[in-house]
Amino acid sequence: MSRSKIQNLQSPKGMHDILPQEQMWWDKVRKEVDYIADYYNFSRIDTAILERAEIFEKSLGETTDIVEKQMFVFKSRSGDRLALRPEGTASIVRSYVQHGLSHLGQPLKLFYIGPMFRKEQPQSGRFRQFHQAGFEIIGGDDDPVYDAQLILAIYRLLERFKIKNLSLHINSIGCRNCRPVYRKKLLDYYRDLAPKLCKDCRRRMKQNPLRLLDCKNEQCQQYKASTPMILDSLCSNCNKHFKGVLEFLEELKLSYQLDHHLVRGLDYYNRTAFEFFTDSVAEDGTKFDFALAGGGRYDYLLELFGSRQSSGVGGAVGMERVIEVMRKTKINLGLRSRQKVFFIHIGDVAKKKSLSLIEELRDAGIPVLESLGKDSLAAQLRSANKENADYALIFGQKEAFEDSIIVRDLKNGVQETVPLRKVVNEVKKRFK
RNA sequence: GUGCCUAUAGUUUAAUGGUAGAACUCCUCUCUGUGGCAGAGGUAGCGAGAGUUCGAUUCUCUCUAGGCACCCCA
Repeated sequence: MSRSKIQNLQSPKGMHDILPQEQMWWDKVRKEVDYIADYYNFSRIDTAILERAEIFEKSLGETTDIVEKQMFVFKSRSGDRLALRPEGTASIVRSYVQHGLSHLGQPLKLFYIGPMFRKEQPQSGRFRQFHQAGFEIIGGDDDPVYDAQLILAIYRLLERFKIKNLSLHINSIGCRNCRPVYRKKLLDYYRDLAPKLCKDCRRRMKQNPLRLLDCKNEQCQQYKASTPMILDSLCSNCNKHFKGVLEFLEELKLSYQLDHHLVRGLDYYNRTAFEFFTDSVAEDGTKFDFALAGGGRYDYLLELFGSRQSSGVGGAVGMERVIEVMRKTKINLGLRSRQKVFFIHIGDVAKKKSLSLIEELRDAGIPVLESLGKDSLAAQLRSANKENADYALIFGQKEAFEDSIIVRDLKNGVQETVPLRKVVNEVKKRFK
């Protein structure tokens, strides 16, 4: 169909179809997520893609960018304000509380995989519909060992994608006791500098001072170096917790770098915050300027939803981003194609029997390809070749009459005629 | 939300103020009794709308989508 005809049928901005040719990458990613989840004993949970808008507004924070300008929100006919989920954690915690999942054991390890929606301007590694695979450890106490376990699982997952040069950035953003202290120190530091800062930073000073640390503006960069560090302001509990996390990481020999500019964009985070990057370079020389995964601790989120639990830590992997890195750094998926035969018929008599014959072969566990709609032998062989079949089973007038079939090795062209009742064994023998 | 760039068959692309040429893919035939190669042929395109013009795929504007950056994030 021409483009002009489908003009109005295009997928919406930033939302992409995953076409058959691309599914191999998604299969790979899903497979490794399943593997890691099973390996570390995370149970799968799938939550609704739509939630009441308040779920996100309350938890992520009303003034965060995601809630303020990136959520797809609409009114249902009955007047409910619904939102397409912009991230996974809030829904998981909502579900955890709603269904009393603490009964399943504490802490509970959960994982999910699915689409998220944010109304952003699409660019490299950023889409309006994108997919995350996330891991959460909810309940129990706030032992730093859980933070470390979670980071470990994500680390191993990224390794299984064969992504090289991974780096783990980690920071602690304190709790509701010590963060205000730090915020004040930071503001004190920046107050005199305000006139020299970019206009975004001046806005940040009012709205979300921690984000001052994130600014990439050159002017502002020069002041960042001597910024007070949040780690110096942590209360003793937070400090102890963060040290605990780092000690586990060291014991695991997971390298990390402290990044005291790392602050996360959602209000529900406290203490541990982390992000994974890769320093690999694409074949064309471009760098990957985005986090592959990110996460942190969200103890207050549980309380917010009315849970008696007050501990949670989680992280999510951006699937499109991971796939982009895998593709652009030419990671070999190591696909081993299964051996298969291609069924070919010649003549009406044989054709009539083909479908049921193929059915018998398939019932016997033999993967069969065919192109029954084509009648010419050459055309069918061409299809067989295109599909990369290992053997062709040629069933013609003569074979139909004498209940036999030709088994042709498509690699070397050698073929022999075998009785029909022996063909299953013959093929199975050759598959070994 | 802001800024810059882009838009020609399914894909990659060429040319042009007088409506388009190729490569790859796909389909057919050479070839209902033997595939990959080759030859011949076929399907299919100017993102949408408006304006300027005798005439617009080409120039202008708007919209839509894509890319990049900012913001922010996975």
